[in-house]
Parts: sequence; C-alpha cells; structure tokens
Amino acid sequence: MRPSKRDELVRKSLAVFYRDGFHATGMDTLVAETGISKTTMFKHFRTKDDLILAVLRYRDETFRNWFLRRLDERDLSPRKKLLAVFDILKEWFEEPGFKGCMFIKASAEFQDPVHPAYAQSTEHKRLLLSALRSLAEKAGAREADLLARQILLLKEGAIVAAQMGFDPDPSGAAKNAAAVLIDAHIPEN
Amino acid sequence: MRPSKRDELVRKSLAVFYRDGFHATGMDTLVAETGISKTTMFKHFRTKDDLILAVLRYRDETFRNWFLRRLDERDLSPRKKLLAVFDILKEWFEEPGFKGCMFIKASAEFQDPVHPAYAQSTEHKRLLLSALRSLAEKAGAREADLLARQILLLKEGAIVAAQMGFDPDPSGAAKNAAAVLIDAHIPEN
DNA sequence: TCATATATGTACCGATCTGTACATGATGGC
DNA sequence: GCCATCATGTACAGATCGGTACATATATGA
Repeated sequence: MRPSKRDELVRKSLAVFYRDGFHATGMDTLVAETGISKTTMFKHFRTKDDLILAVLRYRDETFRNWFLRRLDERDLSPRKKLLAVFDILKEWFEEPGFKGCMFIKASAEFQDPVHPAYAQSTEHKRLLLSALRSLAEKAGAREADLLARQILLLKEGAIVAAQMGFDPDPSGAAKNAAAVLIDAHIPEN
Repeated sequence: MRPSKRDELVRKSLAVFYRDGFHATGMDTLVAETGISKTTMFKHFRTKDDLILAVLRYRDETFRNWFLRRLDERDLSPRKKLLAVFDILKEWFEEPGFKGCMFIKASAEFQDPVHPAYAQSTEHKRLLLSALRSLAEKAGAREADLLARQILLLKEGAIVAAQMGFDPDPSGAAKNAAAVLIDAHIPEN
C-alpha cells in the first residue's frame, strides 16, 4: 500500500486539529503528535492549508458516510428516519472526545468565503441537507425542502448546544421539536 | 472621562476579532487597526487573553441588551415576542458585516472548558436562555423550559446557517418552525 | 507653573510560526 | 546486490508571535 503514510498523516492530523483548533496547532505539534517527520508532511502537502483541506475532505467523507449509513442500518420508514437523525446525534455527542462540528469550527476560523476551507465546510452542510431533503420527500412531506431545512437547523443548534454545554439534553430537545414539525408537515398515515 | 481609551480599545478590537478571528489577529494588527499604541494596550490589559475576555464581556452586554431591548420595544404579548425573536435575528443577519455569533466562534477557538473565554461564551447563551424561559412562562407554555430550549436551538441553528450560507432564509425557516412549536406548547387563546 | 498620570514611538527580547536544504537511513522490486 | 523511492533528523531561514524597556510627549488638575 503506497500512500499509507499520507493517509496516516491525514487521520492523525485530524484528531489534533479537531481537539486543539487549526490556528492553534503548529506543524511542530503535528510532528510531535503524529510521529511523522516534517519533511514527509511537506512532501505530501505543499502548505499547512493544503493539509487542512485534505483533513476536511476526509472528515466530510467519513462523517457523512457514518451518519447516513447509521440511518440506513435501521430499517425504518422515511418518516421515522427523520426522527432517528437525533438518536444518532446523541450517540455522537456522547462519544468521549466530542468537541462539536469540525466544519462549524473551520468556518469560524476561516471566515473569508473565498477560503477553500470555508467553501468545503459549506459544501458538507449542503450535502447533508440534500440527504435530508430526499428523506423528507420520500416521507411525503408537504413542503419537503422547508422541513429538511428546519431539521438541519435543529441539528446544527443541537451541535452548538452540545459543544458549548448550555443545554442538558440538546439531542432530546431537538428530537422532540422535530417530532412536532414532522407531524405538522406530514399527514399521519 | 478617564478610561475612554480603554473602552475605545475594547470596541475597536472587537471589530477586528469579530472579522478576522482571535488566533488569526496579532497584537501588531490591533495596533494598526485601532491606532492605539501597543504600550497602552499592555498597560490596560496584562495579556492578549485579558483583552479578549474584556471584548467578550463587552459583546455580551451590548448584544444581549440590544436583543432584549429590541424585543421589548414592540408592545407584543409574550407569545408573539417568542416569535419576534426571529425577526430580530433576521435584522442582525442582514447587517453588512455579519459574520456569525462571536461566542460560538470563541468557543470554537478556545475549546478547553477551563478557558475563561469558553466559560464566558457559555454564560452568554445561558443568559439568553433564561430570558427566553421567562418569556415562555409568561406566555403560559405547558413546558416552558423545553420550549425555551427549543427556540434557542432554532436560533443557534439559524445563526450557523446564516454564517455558513447553506440556507437561503435561515431566520424564516426558524420562525416557521418556532410558530409550530409555540402552537403545540401553548394553548391558543 | 509644576507635578502627576496617561499615551506614544521605537527598538528589542525570546519563542514560535510556516517552510526549506541537505545529508542519511530504510524499504521494496528486479 | 542494486537502484529508485520514500521517510527521517537536524539545522536553519525569515517572518511573526506576545510582551517589555525606555525615553519622550501630551494632557490634566491643583
């Protein structure tokens, strides 16, 4: 397996960036924490920003795959899947090293809309939104787009609340709210 | 007026931190952008972190005062005030330099729960939540605490959506959702 | 007018930042 | 065994980081 060192670098850097932030993490810290030499790093990525972009791409793939796969594992109706979103969210929040959403944080540190990290972060959310929209359509929602956007708003709000710790049970409150919205948008069967 | 220079420093630094981020803004940048000498800065604040904390305190005061005052200006019932939250949010989003919530960003850059900037950010949200809870109680909500938390989740989600730009009308979608929740929680009169 | 407090400009400290040069070591295919 | 590739360690460049020393204004109040 040729490019395994590169993947290892991306995976391990992700953990450090996620824990400590992007600007706050120097390349020397990455050397110390990943055990990969600086020479090798700059051979695979021309700049720190390039590495950050690769990390974000990797995060988008793994997180989105995990999330959507987790949704599909359960053999639920589209309607119930929309609710199950918040059960999966709860699992995530309870993971030991949970520190919020990497893309929210990336867009907070790279605010310039022209910066690729910002664009990448927005794209991640758009892809999730599109998955939710398709679920809402399958569930027969009257205004599928609106419902999907509202569920995404609840999800993002819950993530922020979980990260900042001002709500005792963000996923629970969000799930309860989502249930009310779903009932309002989808005719009971 | 003795401490006017200090206030000026806080106000002007806030603008730069808000626009460019905390770690990404150096003290030399602050000198250039505020026109205040570095010597003076370090006479008023022992460290950069101390300045950041003063900025966050100032932001908490001004933003929360602005938001709650704006709510009270309109002579609405508590129920309608809960909805008006999202009209005020919309105003904020449409301001020229809008770049998201300073406290979400602060807690993203200073993730250590022990860091005072993190604590300060959480406190800001708690204070807003408590204002919403008191509104929900006055409105006669069955589960005032839950309703307030859900409205706050929608608000935070809308802020993230507005900052990242993945939703065409975050405040509108959030307001619509809030209306449904309010109707579910508060008996129509 | 004199004393005190506050602000400024410049020059600098040591540490850290991203990124590079270069010589050496490991690895694997033929 | 040989060669090309990939990884490593060290050492460093040039810029920027947060923070300080010090001498000089500038303003205020008695």
